[in-house]
Amino acid sequence: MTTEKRRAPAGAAVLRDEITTAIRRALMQELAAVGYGRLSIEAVARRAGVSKTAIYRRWSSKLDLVLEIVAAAAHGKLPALDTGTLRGDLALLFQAVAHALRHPLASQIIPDLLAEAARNPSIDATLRQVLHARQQEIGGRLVTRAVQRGELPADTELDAAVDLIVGPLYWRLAIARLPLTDGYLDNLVESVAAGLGADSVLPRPRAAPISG
Amino acid sequence: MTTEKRRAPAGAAVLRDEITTAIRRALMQELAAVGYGRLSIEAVARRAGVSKTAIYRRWSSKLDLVLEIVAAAAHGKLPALDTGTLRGDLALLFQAVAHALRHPLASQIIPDLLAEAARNPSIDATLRQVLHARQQEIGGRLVTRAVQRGELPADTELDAAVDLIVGPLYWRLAIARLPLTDGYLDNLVESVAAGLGADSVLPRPRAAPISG
DNA sequence: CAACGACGGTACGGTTGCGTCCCGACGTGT
DNA sequence: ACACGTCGGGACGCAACCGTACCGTCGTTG
Repeated sequence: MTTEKRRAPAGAAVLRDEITTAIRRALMQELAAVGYGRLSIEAVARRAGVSKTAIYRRWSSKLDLVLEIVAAAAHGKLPALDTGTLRGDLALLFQAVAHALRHPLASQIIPDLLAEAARNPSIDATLRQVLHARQQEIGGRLVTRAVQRGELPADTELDAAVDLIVGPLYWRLAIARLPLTDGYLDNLVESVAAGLGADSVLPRPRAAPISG
Repeated sequence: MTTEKRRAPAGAAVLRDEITTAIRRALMQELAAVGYGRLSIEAVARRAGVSKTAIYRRWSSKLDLVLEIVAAAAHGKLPALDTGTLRGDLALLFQAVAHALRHPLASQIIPDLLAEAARNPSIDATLRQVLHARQQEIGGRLVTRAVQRGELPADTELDAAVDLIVGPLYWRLAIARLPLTDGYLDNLVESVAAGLGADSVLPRPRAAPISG
């Protein structure tokens, strides 16, 4: 038995949270600034004002670092989404997505990592857990409830529905990077609801031409 | 006048097209394999089986190389899109997009460059010219004709329409990277048509705006 | 209060890529 | 046939980064 009982690390010999936090923040900024491809540990350390060793003590590799931090950052923050109507749920979801993608860091990091996922299985797996799975879950609940209420046809395919719900807004905010004009989200709610096959008996408020 | 009349380069002293082509192909493959961030001229040269000098003689920098080649690759190939109905145009467009994004190279390069565009103004400008502008043009024609036929409301906003048309399919193929199941594109045509406000049978008279 | 033990920082060799320079090879035009 | 002039290739100096080893420092615990 080489490992006798040892004193637990204490005092100066314990990881300082402030350093860990600084590394996390620096990583996000570097990731946004240069992307995963060009990301270097040295640059993260420089930006965080710490040494490389401080990073290597906490994470074994660049991939490890990114995976852990990204997964942590993507946790929490799932809206309740139970407004009682399909359109209400969509509106809430779109606002949450729009709010999240407004953060410059998020809007640069997410597309970058999604592109990287196409060639890095670890990143792909992590993103599928924290992003796609969550979308499927949220979208699933949203669609299921709408079906139960009779707002959507019973044979709605979840996959296709998620594409229709997430695609347009993601495209606009993260890819095309165009601004959200007034009423855009409201129109989108209507368009997506109609696209999903929502009952057109319900009133469809169309964006009225702004008359001053 | 230092530049007197000189013999034009001839014989061995002229750029060989085969080399240029090999570089182009190697660039695409490298771009797909490692992304723009990690792209190195050396790797391109290695893969193409040429020397670095061969590349530097043709392009002044890595950015130059990527911009020129990507712009060239994105030219051509715009479908006629004049089937006479909104749904027909959509179906044709979707098939073209799906076909293009099926190429493994394209489906890796395009998201990568789009992410890179968020931090590189030159790439951003180029992509806007060759991708977004073209989408606006195609989408514009498609929507305009549908409006003229009475299939879409006259106040359709082009921007939002393009998001709705391009977003879902791009999301599925390039981001989520899920397969196209049987009938997916057909369903998508219906969904998008409905989302744009197309009536299922007859051109819809404009709904009265409901204040809200 | 003194020993402990991981802390953060610096220094190091190795690797990779950049951009340039020089070289012999080569095909055309005079 | 020869001169021309760029070709492709290899080598070079320079810079950045990786991952590790070693160093003195520091707060807690017995």
